[in-house]
Amino acid sequence: MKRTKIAALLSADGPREQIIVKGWVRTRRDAKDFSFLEINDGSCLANIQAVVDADAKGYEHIKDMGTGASVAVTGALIASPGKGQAWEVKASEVELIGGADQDTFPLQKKRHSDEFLRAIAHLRPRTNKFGAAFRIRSELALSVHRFFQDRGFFYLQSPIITGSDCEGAGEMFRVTTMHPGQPLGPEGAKADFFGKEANLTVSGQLSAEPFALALGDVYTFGPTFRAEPSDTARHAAEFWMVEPEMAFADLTDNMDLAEDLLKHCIRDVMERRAGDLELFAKWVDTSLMGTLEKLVADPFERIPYAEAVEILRKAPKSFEYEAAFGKDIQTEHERYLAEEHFKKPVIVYDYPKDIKAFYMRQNEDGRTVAAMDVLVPRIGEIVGGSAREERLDRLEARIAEMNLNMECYDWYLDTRRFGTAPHAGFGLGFERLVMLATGVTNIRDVIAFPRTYKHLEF
RNA sequence: UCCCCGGUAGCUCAAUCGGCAGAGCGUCUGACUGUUAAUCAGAAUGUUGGGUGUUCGAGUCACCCCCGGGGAGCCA
Repeated sequence: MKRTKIAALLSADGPREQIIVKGWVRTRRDAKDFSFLEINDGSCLANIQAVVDADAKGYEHIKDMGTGASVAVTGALIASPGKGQAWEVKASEVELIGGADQDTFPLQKKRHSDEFLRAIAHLRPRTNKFGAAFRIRSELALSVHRFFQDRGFFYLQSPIITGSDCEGAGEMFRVTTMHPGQPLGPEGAKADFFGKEANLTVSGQLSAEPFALALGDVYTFGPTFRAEPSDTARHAAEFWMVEPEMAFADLTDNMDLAEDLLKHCIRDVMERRAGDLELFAKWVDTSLMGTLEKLVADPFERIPYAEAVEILRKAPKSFEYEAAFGKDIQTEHERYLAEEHFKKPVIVYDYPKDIKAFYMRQNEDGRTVAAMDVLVPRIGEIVGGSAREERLDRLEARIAEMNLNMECYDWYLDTRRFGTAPHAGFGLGFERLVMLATGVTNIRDVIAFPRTYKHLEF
């Protein structure tokens, strides 16, 4: 007989004579002649309670079915005579599949600190919180795909290994088959696997642009790598990014898309993983549901960078860094705008060209580019994007002005030489979306096995 | 890389002025109960992160190192 998942059993509309449940024991309560087993199989947050009488087959092993042990319970699904649950399993047989020594099994039937659980990342998905977090993460990933599929976007798999050192979005990880001691540098690179320097991608954008200018609307969704020595709760060396790119689109289309995407994903999680979300609303961030409901219901604020700077300069609050036109908006500024001033997501657009990338479309004022960042409460920047400079002469001029190597971009410039078209896109940090949806404040707690500066465990 | 905080039992933490290392939870044993993080009684559990120094005496003070957390910078 096949096992039935607990999520299905708990939503049953009637009793069933014969079922089998397989999962991990969360806790056991013994009476004189019978025991209660709380079993979780990961299919949902809730456990199912099994009642095992002393005459059930296999009861002699009940003492070994402690917290963490894996078991199979065969029996009938019945309406529970006890309070606290609608359904329970009246066991006719229990089987110990894998024991868990109670003296050494690290998870206890009580709350643990996030710090402790990070040290046992291979076991933490067995906790309520991390089980819920990773079910929500899965739901969000599917939600991203549904969103784009519904809008006629094509899913592009952009390369992970790049030979271009021109992506310009941050420090890169070197990819090599050279052994320690073999020469690196330009000479060594010729003898390396690709015959040139290779790196892990920091962005799929340069791949996505040519495909947008062919398939119309595309998006990438995959791993991204940054070798920045960032040591914060919001950065990882390996993370996932969603990067849509639209042909015949401008900055307003781009802002609309970003706002719609965020709202769609949050709405999906609220509808489809309500049970898991409740855990976070109750234990992690009591204001979570209010934040999410507001995010879904209200239009995001949209303000030009210059206006944002004015708001910051007039703010009844002193910042460590002074806000001024031409300077980057600092983390403290982002948080002030999203958390205190507007109290909702804010899209800041039209940034000074000197603090933004070469490919962003130059505005007619001569000093700003059509860039936009979406700032959300608690997390700060979650989306960064722009209209792309589609005019060949303007783009070349900008590359020259910024002292970049024109040769690097030759193939990229071809897209502007032949049938160029206005286009726009952005990058959404996927982990930050998971953090937004759950209220989790550390990126390491929404990644299965996080890779961060000076940390590569598991 | 910089600033701040921390490291004591399996986990979360306490330990007064430098003076016998503790509690709760968990675990184990027993009792009891259609129980709900069950309850009651009892038991076991320590290189106080590592090192050096000061002192009659260091968990506590000084210095160095290691590890963890928070914040900043960089960014998604």
